[in-house]
Amino acid sequence: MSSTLQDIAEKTGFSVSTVSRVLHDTSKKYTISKKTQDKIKQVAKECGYRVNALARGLRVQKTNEIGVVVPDISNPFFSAVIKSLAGELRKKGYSIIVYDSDEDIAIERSSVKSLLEKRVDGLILASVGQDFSHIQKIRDAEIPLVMVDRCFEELDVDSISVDNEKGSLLAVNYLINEGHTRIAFIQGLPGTYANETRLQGYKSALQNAGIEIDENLIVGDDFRELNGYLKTKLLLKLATPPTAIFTAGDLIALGTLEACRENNITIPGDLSLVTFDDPIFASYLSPALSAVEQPITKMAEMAVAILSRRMVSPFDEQMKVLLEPKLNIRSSVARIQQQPSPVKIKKSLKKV
Amino acid sequence: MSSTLQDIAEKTGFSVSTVSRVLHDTSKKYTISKKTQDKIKQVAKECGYRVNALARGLRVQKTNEIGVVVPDISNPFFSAVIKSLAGELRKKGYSIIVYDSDEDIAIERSSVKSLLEKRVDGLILASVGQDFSHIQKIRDAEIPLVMVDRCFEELDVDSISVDNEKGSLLAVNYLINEGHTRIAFIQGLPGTYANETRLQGYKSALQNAGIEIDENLIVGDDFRELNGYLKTKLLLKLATPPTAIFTAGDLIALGTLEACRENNITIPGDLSLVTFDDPIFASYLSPALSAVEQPITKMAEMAVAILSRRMVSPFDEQMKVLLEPKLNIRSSVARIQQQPSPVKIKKSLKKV
DNA sequence: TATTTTAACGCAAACGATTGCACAAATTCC
DNA sequence: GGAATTTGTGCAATCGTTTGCGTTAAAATA
Repeated sequence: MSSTLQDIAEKTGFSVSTVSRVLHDTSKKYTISKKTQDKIKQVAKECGYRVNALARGLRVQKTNEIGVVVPDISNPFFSAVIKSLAGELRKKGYSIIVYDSDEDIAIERSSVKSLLEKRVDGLILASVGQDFSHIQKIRDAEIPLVMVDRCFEELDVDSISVDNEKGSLLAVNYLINEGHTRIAFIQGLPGTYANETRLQGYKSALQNAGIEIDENLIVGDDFRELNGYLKTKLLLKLATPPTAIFTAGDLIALGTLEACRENNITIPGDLSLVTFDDPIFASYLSPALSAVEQPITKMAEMAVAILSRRMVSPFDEQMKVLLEPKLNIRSSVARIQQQPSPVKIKKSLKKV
Repeated sequence: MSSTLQDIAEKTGFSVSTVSRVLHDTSKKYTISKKTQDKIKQVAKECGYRVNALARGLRVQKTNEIGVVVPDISNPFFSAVIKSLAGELRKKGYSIIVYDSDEDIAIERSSVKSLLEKRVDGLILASVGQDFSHIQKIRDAEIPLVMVDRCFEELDVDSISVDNEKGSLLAVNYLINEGHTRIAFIQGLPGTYANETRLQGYKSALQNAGIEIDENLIVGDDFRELNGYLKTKLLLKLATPPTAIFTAGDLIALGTLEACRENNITIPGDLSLVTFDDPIFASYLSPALSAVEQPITKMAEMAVAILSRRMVSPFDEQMKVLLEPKLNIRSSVARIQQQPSPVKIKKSLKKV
């Protein structure tokens, strides 16, 4: 029984303009008598008047909505990001429309399309990231955009993420320092920014230490649990299995734990494990998981700040922000003896 | 550079009506020549035409949006619910607008207000739940609503949740069968449906077993981790501490684990633990956590089904659906000896 | 008293789509 | 060959707000 300004106008005998002005606090500018105001307000309350945001948005060309799309909302990392974003944006009077692309580029594309049609005032995008033709459309539509976590280096858009490469370096260097040389990497979705940069960090760490990269130890194809499970099973079947695994995401690590349990592999006794992402439950796992933590709250805050800046000055230079990762050492990796291994260790290189 | 129907009309020389019809597939009904269609479509593409959902929504009185508000999006339970909801609704052509009320009734209220203003086609609400004046407004606005997880029994609205009482019964009965009699309950936010029903189940289980209820063992005030942590610390300081703890939510259980670790309490050796909610990581915790699982996917599916039904027949009788919980027994509870305790066990009562 | 201000409000044009109805021209039917 | 259909398109109202610009009547000023 939603009533309109028109209804109130008829019931009170005033014009739609007047009603609009008292009901939305523009009455200061137009001086409307106290008596009129009271009457209109009262009738409005009686009728349960509620402004129609569609009509308003259409008229003022602003919706106060920000579109958010993430690859997997049930991933603790992204749900934490969304929570922070929502809180931060609420302070500024924005609400968020959330889409879950389910790591599917087609869904992501249609989500973005839908958001643009809805005329959101801005977009925060954690892209699946294997393609960016649709991103270009956002730019063409001239709506403010910031990419989080998953970025495109080639693209001229604002973005913010953790320094993935550095995070991987931290993790893998740690493993190396504990004596590991056969270190496997279970990656996430290939072709995505997060994955490629993490992979790069893994490779760099090995190279810096003079450890040859064994392509058989680089496996995996998405950020889900099942991937971790399957690839761990495979790794354990290798002639000379790895002594440590570094996983590209928290869900993958969970899969690895499952596989190890099934195979009666104890961590860190038989196998060491470090993961990217540090979900809330990492320290309660068995064993407590060493993990690379991302500054999620900060990431969300800055994303909103960058977006705000972009909204006021559309043509400023682009920003690409990298946040510092942090390695939280717990008890999932064991120090091992330097055993003679088939892998040549060119320690000398390091000193050169 | 967003162009409108008007723009296309001018550029092609046809009327706005015709343009609208070819661009939105109503051309079957109105038979527009192939030549005209092609021309319009081409110009539309060149101009990067994108329908304005605000204008459309205003005109057709439908937005294809469903509002969703949850108390804590970073809670694994709710993020899983949202993910399922989003997927289910996407199939039907709806997108979702998500609000996180942060367990704050004021935020919830303003979220609902905002959603109604946006003219969503339906509302799915996991209410904080201590008050429901704003819910009444939704009913007045005559927009379809279904409540999930947190319901109001007093209120005449569709709702769906797990059978909380039964879930608690399952958990506590299990503890009792393992020989526990001093069982603490760390509850969530008092006054909420989920909490009260779970508490009720806890009490019933004890009563059925003839175990006296000790109010000192019922503690806690919200569903967050910190609550579990603090209350566990307190429980452990009791003259005769409980031998088992049942927590009302997964995050609470995490807090309990933390407290136990700090106090060098081993689970299940020194203390048994069961929790409501069975997050993805429960089985990987140390120890693997016994937990009451909610059928999340089913809950989301049914919520959408109920909402759909309500959208087509607004005046059907209300439905209140309870889903079956399931107890997943893992290794966080120990069987204990029936030791002489200060609590009287009136086993005989059971047989009466 | 004539003139300027001010207070209190109304008109009407957007915003961008949808859609029932009308209508001319071209076909088909008898 | 005239009537009845069909085909292809346009008119204009409508959805609910916002807002620049008028327009009165009363009050203030000269």
